Amino acid sequence: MSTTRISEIAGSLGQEVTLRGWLYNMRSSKKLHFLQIRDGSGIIQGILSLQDAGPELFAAIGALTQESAIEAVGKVVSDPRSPGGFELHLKDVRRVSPSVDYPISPKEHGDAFLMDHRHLWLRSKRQHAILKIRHTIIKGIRDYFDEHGFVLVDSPILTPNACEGTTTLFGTEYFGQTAYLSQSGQLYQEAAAMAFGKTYCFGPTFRAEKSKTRRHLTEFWMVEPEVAYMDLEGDMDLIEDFLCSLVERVLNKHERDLKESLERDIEPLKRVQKPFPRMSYDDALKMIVQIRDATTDAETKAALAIEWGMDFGSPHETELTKKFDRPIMVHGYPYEVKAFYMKRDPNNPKVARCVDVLAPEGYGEIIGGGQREDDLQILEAALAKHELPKAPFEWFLDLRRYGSVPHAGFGLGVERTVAWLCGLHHVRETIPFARTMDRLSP
RNA sequence: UCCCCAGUAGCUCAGUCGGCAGAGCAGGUGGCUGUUAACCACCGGGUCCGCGGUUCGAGUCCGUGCUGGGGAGCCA
Repeated sequence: MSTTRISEIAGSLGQEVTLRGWLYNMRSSKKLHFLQIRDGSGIIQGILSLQDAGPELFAAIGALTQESAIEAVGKVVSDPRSPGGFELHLKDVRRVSPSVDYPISPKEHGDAFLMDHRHLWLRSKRQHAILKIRHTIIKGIRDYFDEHGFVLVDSPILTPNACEGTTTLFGTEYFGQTAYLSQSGQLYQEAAAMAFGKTYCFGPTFRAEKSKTRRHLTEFWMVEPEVAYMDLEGDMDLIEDFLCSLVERVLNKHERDLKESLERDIEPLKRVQKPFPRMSYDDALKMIVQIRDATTDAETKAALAIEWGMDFGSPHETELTKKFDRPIMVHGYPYEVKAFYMKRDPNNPKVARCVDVLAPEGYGEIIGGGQREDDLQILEAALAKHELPKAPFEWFLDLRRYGSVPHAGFGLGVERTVAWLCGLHHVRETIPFARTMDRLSP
């Protein structure tokens, strides 16, 4: 028996089709049943009258419960009264298997309850829209780099040491020694870029920080491109072009999902066009000080306290991005607060040739990147300054011993990007099964 | 690690000054021929997060613990 997918139902207008799916919801009166049927590709309304069905079938269908697996046979008709424009005049509905006391009702639920039932929550319209957009973003990322001459060179997930030596890592037993789950594939991409010129890795990343905020997950996906013979300016050009292509792709493919399922205002997304504002840390700092001086709210004033040499915190970034209608690129942070591999600016040794991209509408940092230190002596000094052992980084230093060239790259957080484009409050909805400090299941 | 908020029916929540435990939804029964989170009537449903304290009396006040949420730091 051939099955029709709801997403392709328009092609079967006027014909009798068989759908295989689940009962999403049902409304009934004495002589009419309205079944909302979903099959994973979409939702369609099926209608059945007592007159057409006869009392036996009519009663059997009336007894179906939410999320029962069903096989429905009916004629596809166009009807403006039906959500979606099409509906199915049902001839027969067979129950494939029952669903008793389905926990997620069509009414509202709390976040914790829904996260406990994440395996079922995935069936809802809103989660469908989000995860389909996530899929588009992931495909968009791969297509962009594949079409621009990059080679996919995956970095390992099990690593022997702290890549950056800063954040907290998950450790695991590894045949008598300790291995750590990767917090970044970047160091390995530097080796890959010296071999292939332009490379990227794309995979899960792990951070054991006790961060309980709407922007943090302990397991998240990151894409990390790296390019040989590219400097900071080239890096920013790449970032700009790449982000614009992602936004455009999502707008083209998901305008309805964004507007209808997610109630996302897409006007701010349409403004994401080149060029993005580029500003130095110094200029950003001046703006923050101006904002701080102009504010009358004592709490905001205190949160914005800063002086040269300090890294920006979330409150600083949030206030800064409010002044712009597109992503901004802040470059040249103080050398001391950045990771050891960042290139020290030869013209201004107090700053690093790095860049952070801050998304608009309060979504904050979605990209961190920059030019890498290609000078052996400066890199050795940086390792010492950060009190990192030299031995585990010998292979990394080799890259500076055998044909070192300027190179740059960045890391984009997929979940923060999905949250931004979908206009979500929390990143936990942007990944099928979120891992946070307090959640390891389902 | 620190700061703030919350925990009452399967779910979302209300509960006044400390005085009989409540509503909507979900579930069950009945009604309704175009419903849009359908609607109407009736019914069943409680370890008020745990422990201790104050009180004639605690969902309510105090202490403490646990769990969840938000934020800081850190970061994508």
